[in-house]
Amino acid sequence: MLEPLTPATVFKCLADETRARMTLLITAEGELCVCELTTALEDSQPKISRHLAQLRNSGLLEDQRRGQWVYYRLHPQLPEWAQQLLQVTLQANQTWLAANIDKLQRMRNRPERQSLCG
Amino acid sequence: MLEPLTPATVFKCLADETRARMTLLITAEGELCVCELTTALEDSQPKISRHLAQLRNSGLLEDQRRGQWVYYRLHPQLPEWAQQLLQVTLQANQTWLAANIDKLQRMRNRPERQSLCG
DNA sequence: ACAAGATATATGGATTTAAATATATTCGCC
DNA sequence: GGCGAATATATTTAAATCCATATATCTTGT
Repeated sequence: MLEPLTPATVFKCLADETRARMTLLITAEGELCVCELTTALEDSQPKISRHLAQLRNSGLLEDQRRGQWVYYRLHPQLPEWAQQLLQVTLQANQTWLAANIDKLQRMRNRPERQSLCG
Repeated sequence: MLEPLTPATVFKCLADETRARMTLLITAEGELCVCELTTALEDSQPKISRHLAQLRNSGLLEDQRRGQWVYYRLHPQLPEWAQQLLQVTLQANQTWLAANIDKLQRMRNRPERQSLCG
């Protein structure tokens, strides 16, 4: 999908609970791989993957493969207002996300990563 | 609809182009009546009315009848983060809304109103 | 004050269109 | 071959739209 990032487009991306949670988790954590999101949301891998594809195709997220894992982060060219929008929403809805953050932190065999400096 | 105003709920409300434009126009103007929105969006009255009902039932908008007209504004108890979200989106997307604002300003027989002080 | 007509808004019901989900399968890297 | 991730296809579910009609207010005439 190559359409421009209008307000309606961005809101459509976030209008699904799975996508909203995923995007806010990524906003909070910097980047997450598919298996981490699958664990945090307790959802099937195909379902998570499908929604990620939609966010990627809309230009909200960017993916990067590192070995066997594919990591997703906010797209570096995401317009400033969209970033602010996510930040504001994230800050004000910590409790809504609490359970997902918790699952993430308790996850076992979570792929390591060497800090996000670079 | 009495469900709480979670991120996904709010985004769902704004995920339709008609609703996104209406809500941002109202954010910009303070309040607007149905016929003004119908003119600004060049859409059928039933369609506008239906979408307004959805925004009202979700708790984003509040309505107020004054004579023959029904005015809509942001719900006074709309959470702070949702208000910020609308402001940020509005400020950064003026051109996206320009045509609608223009239609509104050129509207003839537009109902008068005596400033919003009270 | 009452009935009739005009304008503004809301809703009902049928239809179309789009989005979400599940299961199975495929692809890519170690 | 084994694990992580993506996609295909069929199916279900939900949302948007249209047209007709209903309600509410205001106006005018009697």
